Amino acid sequence: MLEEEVVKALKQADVEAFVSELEAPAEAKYGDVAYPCFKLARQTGKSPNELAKEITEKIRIPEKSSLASAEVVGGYVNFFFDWEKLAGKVLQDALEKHYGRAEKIKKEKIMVEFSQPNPVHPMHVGHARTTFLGESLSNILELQGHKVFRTNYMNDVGLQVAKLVTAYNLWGKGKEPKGKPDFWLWQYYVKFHEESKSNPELEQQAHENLKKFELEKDKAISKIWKQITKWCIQGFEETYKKVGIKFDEYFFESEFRDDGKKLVDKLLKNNFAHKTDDGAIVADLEKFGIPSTVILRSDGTGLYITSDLGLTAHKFSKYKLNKSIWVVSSQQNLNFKQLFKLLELLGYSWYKNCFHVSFEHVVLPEGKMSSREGRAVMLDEVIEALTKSALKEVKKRDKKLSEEKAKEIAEKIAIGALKYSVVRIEPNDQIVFDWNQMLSFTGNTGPYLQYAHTRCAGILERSGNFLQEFSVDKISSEEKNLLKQIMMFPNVISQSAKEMKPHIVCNYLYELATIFNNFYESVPVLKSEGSMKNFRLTLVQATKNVLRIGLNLIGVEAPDKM
RNA sequence: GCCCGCGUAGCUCAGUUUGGAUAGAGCAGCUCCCUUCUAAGGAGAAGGUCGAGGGUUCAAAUCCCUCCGUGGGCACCA
Repeated sequence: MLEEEVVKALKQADVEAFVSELEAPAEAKYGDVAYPCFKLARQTGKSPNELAKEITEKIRIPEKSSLASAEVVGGYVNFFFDWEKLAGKVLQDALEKHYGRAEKIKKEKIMVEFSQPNPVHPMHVGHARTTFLGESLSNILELQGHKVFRTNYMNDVGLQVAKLVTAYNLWGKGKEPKGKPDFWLWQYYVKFHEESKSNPELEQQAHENLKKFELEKDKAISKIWKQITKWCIQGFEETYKKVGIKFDEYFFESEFRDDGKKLVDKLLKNNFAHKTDDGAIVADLEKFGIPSTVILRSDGTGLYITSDLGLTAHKFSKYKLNKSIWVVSSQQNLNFKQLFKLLELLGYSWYKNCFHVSFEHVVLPEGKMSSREGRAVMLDEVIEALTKSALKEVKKRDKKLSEEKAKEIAEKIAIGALKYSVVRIEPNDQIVFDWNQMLSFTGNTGPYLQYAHTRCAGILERSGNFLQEFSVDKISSEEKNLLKQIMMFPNVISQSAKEMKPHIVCNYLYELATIFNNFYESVPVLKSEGSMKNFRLTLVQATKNVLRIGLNLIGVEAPDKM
């Protein structure tokens, strides 16, 4: 909106400019919006600086405009906003409960599938990435005004479950989990891989069990199978509860395999796939520039992609989705390409509304994690260490706090630190898990943002009731910087939603917190007086609201005290 | 071999889609600031051949080409 005013002002100075050509100046002192004259200089043969001067001289800022002035620096025409005039509108907006909601977009039904832990071992820090990224993306889309379905998908029929079932039958039959069930079952999973090194028959047994379960629908195997996955999911739910994550729906692969097989048949009938000599069915994708892939095993059992065909069709028909998003690691980039191509070949027009949000792995300093070899840092373990460490810090700061209250705050800090540390990284970057960094509560961390929020809360608590004030005669640079950052929030949200990259919100919030801390250090609020005081209090309120909304977007709670 | 991601300060990362002003943070180390709205904070100094080499451009971390390093994928794992 302000950019449009700049474009208008330029037009009156005989310059045809577009909003997209405008830039944010490198430093605040240069102004609020810049128009670089280099391109035009080239066209007209003038020097950029000369041209910038000419343009600036011609510019007449209208009386009621939100622009204050224009200045020349080098080859730039720098515009300054009239912040005294703008402040009111910015503050009004920022105090809204759902500040950041997109106004002019089509509201869609969007399904976000994320987390998808294998029900054979506990979630490790690698799962944290899909889980927190998915949650955050969901929150962002929801804030924008979309209807979001958060779903989790359990691969409860794969070979890996067959392996666990085989192991349980051999070494744990009849036993019930002791402690957290996903951890308890993990031992059997690890043992299976250990033993199968010297005993290749185990692999065969697992395949046999898979056939019994999937094709023969063997009752005895099914019972154990279901029990085991149920136990594992119970373990997951405990973890989800700790990190405050809820799903609208769980999908189970076992329920979509048969649907998928029907679609495999259809692909075969329509000559998009062929049967090999040994009976496997292969989708022919080479002519589309994609490697071909097996979509049904020669023994008749399905694969991951088989079920996903069925499930995706189900998603779109049952929920009438406009979009379906999968938050899954980059390891499966090719598989999603293949899946989406197959859906296209099946004639589903919605195939173009399928999006794979890919991210790189979390690795340990010593290399890749391996759950089957028992070498992984588990999510519960990290949460526990963080909570313990946070509790120590909380108690150090406020010795009068009750144990219960201290624990409550420590948990918020721990989860905040965890989620922020994961979500803030650009998804295409690999994350190297580092305990020291994970346990840090200073600098660019979740607690830093939470702390800025508590500072706001502290001021407002001490101030008591006050009259909101939206205008002020003279604004300081610290106040201006804050307003400017607050004003950008909706743009940041829509960019983050458009690119499906929650880390953009993290970066924004870190900047907001830094700018606020700056304001906090140099602008007295409670010690100021009259309307100035009320204006600053209103500004603090607005900042607090944006921090709260933003933190919640990444699944982090904003405490008033810490 | 082919396809995809990544390579920016000692370490961990923003910035690259849409080329612009002296390349930004945090951590670690150094110097300061708590009788002041909570120091989980702030100020300052130091730290960079933006993997390498070419090219395009008035202007390249950003675009193009080649190469190197690294992680992942490439038919019955998921």
